[in-house]
Amino acid sequence: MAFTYAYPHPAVAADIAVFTLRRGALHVLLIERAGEPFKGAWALPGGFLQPDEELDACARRELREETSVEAEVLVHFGNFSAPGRDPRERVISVAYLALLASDELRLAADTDAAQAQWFALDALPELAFDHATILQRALAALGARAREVQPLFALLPPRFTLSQLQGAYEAVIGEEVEKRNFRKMVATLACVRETEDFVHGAHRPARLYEPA
Amino acid sequence: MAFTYAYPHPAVAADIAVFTLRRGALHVLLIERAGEPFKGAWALPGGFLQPDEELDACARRELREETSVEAEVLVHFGNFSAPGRDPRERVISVAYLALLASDELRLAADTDAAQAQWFALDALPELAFDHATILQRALAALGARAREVQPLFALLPPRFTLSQLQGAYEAVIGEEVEKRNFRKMVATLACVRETEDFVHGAHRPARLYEPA
DNA sequence: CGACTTAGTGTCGTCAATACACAAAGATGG
DNA sequence: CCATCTTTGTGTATTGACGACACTAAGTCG
Repeated sequence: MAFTYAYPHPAVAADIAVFTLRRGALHVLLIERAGEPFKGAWALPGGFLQPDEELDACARRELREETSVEAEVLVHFGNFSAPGRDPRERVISVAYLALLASDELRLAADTDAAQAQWFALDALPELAFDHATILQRALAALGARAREVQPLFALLPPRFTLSQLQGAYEAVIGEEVEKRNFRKMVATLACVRETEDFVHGAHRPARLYEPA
Repeated sequence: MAFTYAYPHPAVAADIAVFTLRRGALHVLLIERAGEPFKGAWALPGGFLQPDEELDACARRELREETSVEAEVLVHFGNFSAPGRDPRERVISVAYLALLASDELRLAADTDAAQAQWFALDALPELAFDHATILQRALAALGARAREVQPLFALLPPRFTLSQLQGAYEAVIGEEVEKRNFRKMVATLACVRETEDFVHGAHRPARLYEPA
């Protein structure tokens, strides 16, 4: 016998915690389950790995299929393998984290995405499976990564004001920072380039920046 | 039909990169493959997930079975899912990193471990599967984590001198640091407690410390 | 055109990180 | 036993990041 691994194989799935910024607060994208188990409950988007598909590609595909969201950055932050976490059969879940600019949320407009919805982190519904745990871990991973400012660009439009960048930073790390200090930090990191354009709102126009 | 996932399931395995310190240099533990494929080649210890077994437990068990090494710390650092990475069938590999005190290497003495051997990182043999890639990623993950001194304790005996701790630190991050500065850093972190004992070598005795 | 609101800037104190040099303790060998 | 060698062990000065703090600039709205 060429291969001695006699045990049954588990199913392998990717689950994705997609975060965006709405009105300055982090929101997570959930889908309403159409079938059993946990029918009608909310869950992280995700699904099963296909033959000859890489895990990263699976996460990207499932996210697109279930929510019509195209993720730029997709980072793996952990596996979930507790026996019984899926009542149907053994499922190993490979968990990913993604960030999305608020602008790109055309969920309601998209037919496939009727069941997808953004939830503020302080107004979460009951989650299916062990997705509450996965979400907790996703937030921890996000906070750890946020000290580097680069990932935050994914939460913002291509060009943004420093106030927007600071808002994203504060939302992710969960505390406020002093404006002058934040700008000093950004200057030190040299991760943005100033443009010649300004955005005109209700008050003094703000200069637009772009990733360096 | 209660369950609509019609695709074949992949096999799931854990692979472990165990590092230790020998003569001041990092070494990795490899096993010689007894069967096809890659028979006779060296590989990271690892093996397939069993029913109702958590991934962490699988890594710990496989490591024990194949090398008789008991790992204290076992950290997940990535998944490897390229189709074709195992010629037999689709295998998703969940990769772990472990550190081991040099004292505990009783490999030769153990019957099961006849095929296990430590290799210096600059004298590696050809590795089976994509284990060279996995090892590269393990080293990167190790370097990233080493800034915190805590994990290094696993590389050292229960009580150690500051020179030993500094040696471990240097081996892991791959560069030398200044003695006074290193000691200042350790003092700031307050992660060790001094003992009343000294180790007597060929020269001035060095005070022993233990994790705080 | 006055009031309001947001954008944008500089200083100082503190603290961590870097560079650097010499004294203390014990072992060894003549 | 004394000189030499090797490793342990310590203090200071400088630099750059981080945190607190207050005002001016520019445009909108009424």
